[in-house]
Amino acid sequence: MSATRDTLIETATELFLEKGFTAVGTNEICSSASVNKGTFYHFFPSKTDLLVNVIEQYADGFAQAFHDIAKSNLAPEDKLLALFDVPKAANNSWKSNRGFAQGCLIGNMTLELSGANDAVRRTIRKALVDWSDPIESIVDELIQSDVIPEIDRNKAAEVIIGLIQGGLLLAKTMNDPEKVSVFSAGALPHLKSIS
Amino acid sequence: MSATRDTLIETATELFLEKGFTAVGTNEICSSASVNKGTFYHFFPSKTDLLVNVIEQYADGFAQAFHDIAKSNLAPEDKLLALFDVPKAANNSWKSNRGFAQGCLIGNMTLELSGANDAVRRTIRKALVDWSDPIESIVDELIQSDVIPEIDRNKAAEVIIGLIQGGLLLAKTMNDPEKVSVFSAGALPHLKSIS
DNA sequence: CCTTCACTTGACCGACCGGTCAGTAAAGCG
DNA sequence: CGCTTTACTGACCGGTCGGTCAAGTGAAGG
Repeated sequence: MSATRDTLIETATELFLEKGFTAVGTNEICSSASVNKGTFYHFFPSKTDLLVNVIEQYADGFAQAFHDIAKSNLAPEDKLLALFDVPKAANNSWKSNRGFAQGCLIGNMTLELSGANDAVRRTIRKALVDWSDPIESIVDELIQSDVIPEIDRNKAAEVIIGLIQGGLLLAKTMNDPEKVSVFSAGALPHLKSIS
Repeated sequence: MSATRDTLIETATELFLEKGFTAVGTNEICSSASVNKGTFYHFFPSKTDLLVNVIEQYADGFAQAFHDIAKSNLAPEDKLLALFDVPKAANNSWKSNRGFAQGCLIGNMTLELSGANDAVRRTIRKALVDWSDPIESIVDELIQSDVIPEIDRNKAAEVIIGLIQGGLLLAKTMNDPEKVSVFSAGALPHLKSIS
């Protein structure tokens, strides 16, 4: 759309990941992005609307990466493992640039705002559905090739997203991006045990 | 210590669980607790200091519950399952009272503040160590009774805490306390697969 | 050359923020 | 009883919050 608009979204993404939504003010976003207050409100009707756009863009990046994995020619077991590499890589590069693990914007905003703001909650729900899509197709492959028993695809995708988010929370707590994948090895046995 | 002080901690716990730390002001805490601003600052030097006390008390409750499970006469496999019931029960009663899942204060504060505030981060780290203690003893029992292979107790406890937190995040996202235990059945196979 | 309009500027708004403080009330104690 | 300590009151502080607005600026289109 606009370079200024993109800059605002990128800058806000970084600040929200670092400090959360409420703790970052519009003044801080504007000065970090070298944009004036009025310009901010030319592009976004409110701070919350900016957040919705930030979440959408952030979630799209992950959805795309998951989709690429699902469509790759890896073995289904390796696709499952590869899912965990996406947030791990993001956290590793973030940490080498800023010195700390970022966690995941979706998880962060869920815990901070999902109880308070409807628009945000809806955006997050949609993001998780978009993530489920490629993950369910990987689960389906695992079922078709008899690696895991016949289980509900949606429920299985939910488990995998939960494992990824749990790993990300550990990573942020311990400030160690490698923790993201403490669950990668256990994911397959975990799925096998679902009835 | 003091009834007023306790009221402030209890009220703040509920508000922080619902809206997060930054989004709740001292005025809101005071009016909800029917306490004056000056009284607040008579008992706590700062809003952050109140949070530290809130986290400590909250974490102690869980640590105590985990400890009780570890010392019970349940079979080790059932102790493992029982761990997941603690946050699930808390979320269920919360939801029936207020209509939404609370998540976990430790997880929430980790994502919101651990990147920003040293005192809070230290308090959270200590809380997780206190949780690890009884969990490690359950893991040890599982190893002694040959249910799972010989693995690092601390690492295994970390996995379990991660599974619980991941489940809590799912529960808050879906607003369904039952999601807390999507990982309970998978926890044992998960531990078996750790090398 | 002139109009148009998306874009940009930065001063400004009222509300609310965390925190302070001078003073009052009551309880503990010699 | 007087004296000290602890609990409590609520008006008040400077500063920051999200958001507004009147006044430009400048390039594209006729």
